[in-house]
Amino acid sequence: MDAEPKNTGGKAEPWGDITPDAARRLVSAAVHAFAERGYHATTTRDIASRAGMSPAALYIHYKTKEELLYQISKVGHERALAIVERARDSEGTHAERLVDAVRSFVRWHAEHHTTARVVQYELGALAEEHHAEVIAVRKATDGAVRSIIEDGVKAGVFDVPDVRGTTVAVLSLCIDVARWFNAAGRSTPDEVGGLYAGLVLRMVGAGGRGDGRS
Amino acid sequence: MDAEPKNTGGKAEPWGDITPDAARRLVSAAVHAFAERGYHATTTRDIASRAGMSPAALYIHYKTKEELLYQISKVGHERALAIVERARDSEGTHAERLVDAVRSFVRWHAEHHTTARVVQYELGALAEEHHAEVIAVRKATDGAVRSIIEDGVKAGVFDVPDVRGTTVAVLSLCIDVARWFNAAGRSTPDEVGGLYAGLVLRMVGAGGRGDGRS
DNA sequence: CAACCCCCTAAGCGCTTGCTCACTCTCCGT
DNA sequence: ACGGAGAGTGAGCAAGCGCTTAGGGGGTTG
Repeated sequence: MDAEPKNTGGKAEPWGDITPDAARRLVSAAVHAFAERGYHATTTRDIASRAGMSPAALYIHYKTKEELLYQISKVGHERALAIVERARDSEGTHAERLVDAVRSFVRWHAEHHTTARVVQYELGALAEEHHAEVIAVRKATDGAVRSIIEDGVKAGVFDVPDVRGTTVAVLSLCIDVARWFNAAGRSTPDEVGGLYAGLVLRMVGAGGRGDGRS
Repeated sequence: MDAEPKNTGGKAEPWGDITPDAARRLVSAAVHAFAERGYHATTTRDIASRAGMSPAALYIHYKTKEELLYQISKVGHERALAIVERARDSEGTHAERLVDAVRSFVRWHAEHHTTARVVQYELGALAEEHHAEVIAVRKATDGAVRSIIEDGVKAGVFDVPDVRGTTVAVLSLCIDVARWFNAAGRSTPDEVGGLYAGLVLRMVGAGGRGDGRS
């Protein structure tokens, strides 16, 4: 499917480009453990054993447990930001750009809901410096979505009395997918993405039938 | 303000009716600690010291740290359920009932965002039996919101292609307020409630100007 | 073959955790 | 006056935590 060796957000785990192999296994193990139990309830022994090595081996590749979380959080946030920025900079009508942003953002959060759960809900456990860095990326994401909505309002296509508040709501709606989405559940990431794109269109006053088609 | 001694969701802390006094102080301390650091990162010593007593005193009133979380989670979930059930059973048009539900549900999550954060985001730390009990309350909440939407669709007032999915989205949107709301921030709980009520009206195809007024 | 580096492990250190125990204090009914 | 009950304490236990250290195998270099 993907001729490019670089993984940029497809269906596979978003850690394909981490080397060496042991480090990648550690990150992947940490993501699953953090997502299941939360950062503080996860032990370094658990991460190491999921990655198939001894507890001490973890510290060859990462200085601390927090650095593992930082790696996950940073890469995840950057990937999420890239998704909405691509939509913002794409061609098409204002509605199409917003639909694209929401649809792909939601799909990413559903497809990678384990990763996304850690990225979105465990950032409070980061060290202060790392936390600040991640918050900056989040602000950029918020700005990208806001500018899509703002542009639509200026063009008279969207009808939004409170741009800032609506942006928060849209992002909040999309992010929270990571919390409740279940791969074994009723809907696929594609379906949720489509549904949410339609709902958001309606939220900005450009909605049609509410099923994602204009 | 409130003549009734029983607190049913007003502005004060929702723990007014817990006795004895020390137990209430413990619950209140636990809520704040859990909300700040998360359940697993909070120590029983921290809770006890916030409540102004020795670590051992905690165990006079609660058998375990988990029981404290259970108490908070249970009461919180029941209160949230009561809010949407009251709206569902109230008189008024379908749109008014939905607006009432969203507005008061969101307002509660914003006003009590410390409590709500624990209630909504720490339930994974509950023991299996307690977890199941809480999940049942959540299902009831979901059912109440869905029935409001369903009734509106049947009456031809709402236009919702996917009732189940839209219900999830509406609840998700409201719940996530607890995550991002900041008491020192730009908007008051009332404002967020109004904004969100308007957004949800639009999501169900009954929206007007998108500012909470029909 | 030896020197080297990298990756890894077994053992364990120092510390914190949830929780317990023996005990004290205060209040209340008789 | 006094015994009992309930609320509280200081000290500390067993277990588990994040992380370190000393050392060992295996491959690539001279």
